Amino acid sequence: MVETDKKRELIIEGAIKRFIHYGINKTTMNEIADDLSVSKPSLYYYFPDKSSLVLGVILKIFNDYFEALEKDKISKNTAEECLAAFVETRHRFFQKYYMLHLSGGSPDASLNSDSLRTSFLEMKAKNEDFHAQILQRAIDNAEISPVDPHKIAELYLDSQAGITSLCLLHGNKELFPSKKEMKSILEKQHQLSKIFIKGLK
Amino acid sequence: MVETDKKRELIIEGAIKRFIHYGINKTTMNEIADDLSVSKPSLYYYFPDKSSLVLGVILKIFNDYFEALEKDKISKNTAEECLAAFVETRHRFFQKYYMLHLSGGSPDASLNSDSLRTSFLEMKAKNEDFHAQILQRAIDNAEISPVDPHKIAELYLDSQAGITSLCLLHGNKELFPSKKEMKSILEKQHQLSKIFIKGLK
DNA sequence: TTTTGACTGTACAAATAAAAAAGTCAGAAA
DNA sequence: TTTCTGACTTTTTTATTTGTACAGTCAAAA
Repeated sequence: MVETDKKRELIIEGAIKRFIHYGINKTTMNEIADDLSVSKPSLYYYFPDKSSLVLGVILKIFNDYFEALEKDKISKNTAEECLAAFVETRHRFFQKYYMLHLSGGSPDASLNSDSLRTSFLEMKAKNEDFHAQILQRAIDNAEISPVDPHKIAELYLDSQAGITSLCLLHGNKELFPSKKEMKSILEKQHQLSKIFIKGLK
Repeated sequence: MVETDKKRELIIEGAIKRFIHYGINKTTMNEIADDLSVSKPSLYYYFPDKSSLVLGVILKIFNDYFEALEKDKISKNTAEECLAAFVETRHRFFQKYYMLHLSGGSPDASLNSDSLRTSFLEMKAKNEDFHAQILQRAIDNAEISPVDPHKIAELYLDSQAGITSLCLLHGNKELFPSKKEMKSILEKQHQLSKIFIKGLK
């Protein structure tokens, strides 16, 4: 059984490599199988369908993401520093996994299985929790005035995500956002973050 | 010649009525003509093509919008009050002209004439100017700390627009956003506005 | 228990046909 | 001379078909 889990991990890692370059929808199960030098039915032995594999991929990525946030949380003291570190971490993951379209609703447009959407909402909630924790800590330390941490975390993340989606919308609709756009997004997010946390004091 | 301008206005108003209900792309020149009980070639006598008519419509709407902002600007003293009034005004126009998709890039998806895009950028710049003026006034009154008003106005408007586009993205992709979503957008924009301006103090 | 070659049905994309709408023009009405 | 129209052509959009690539299955082998 532990062998099976190893194999599953291997398949997930193989899938991620393809997904990063070509996106989820343009990667076929055959390609993933070929990369790993196994047959397609082998994949289906470990994952009942493509959605399950995608779900495995997404769960792994978000796991890594939340681990990174946890490290940021431990290493930073003030909310301002911490949120800045979060912005960097989010940006790193956003850049790396851009092709999967993990921000903004469903992954890679069409892939609309129900369990996927549910997991996405869970991830979003967990992300809000993380940010709310930072706000709560800041309230306890009297770094900011008391507010409803969850509500404000949601507002904060919405405005941050909004900047991303706006920049992408505006940018010349290439497959991949340019270095310049990426830099602009990061800068604006930092700027907004600073003003936002100051506004909570 | 003044008669001609009157007629042009009449056509624009007729077009707006259709556009509001059915959107720009799903409104035909024939329908607009029939509404006004004239023939299609009459329309083309006053506007060389559909894009020109759409441009006329957009120019009129933004004219009204900027007039409303001007009134807000005069009637409010603090930047906080003024920006709150701007949020309300923007929301009113957004709601009324939602079907034209005037926020977020090009109007009604496809309509991509060059002059339209140019006008849009001009409107966006003028909107930023308006907001920058408010910030400048607030700086002069020592209501907020000195910053680059244009840069901050851009950031402010991006985050505000981002909230809108995010809410619409999330919401059940109906043709029209629900009352609930609309209310949520307005609330978040007010909340963010308040925090933002406080963060600039 | 794990893996495979060979298969099927479906869903998406390319191609084509049909419909609708934009845009034009010669000439009539004011 | 300016404003308007019915009848027309051209372009764009939408609907329908066809072809193909891919997800998913199965009997059998390792």
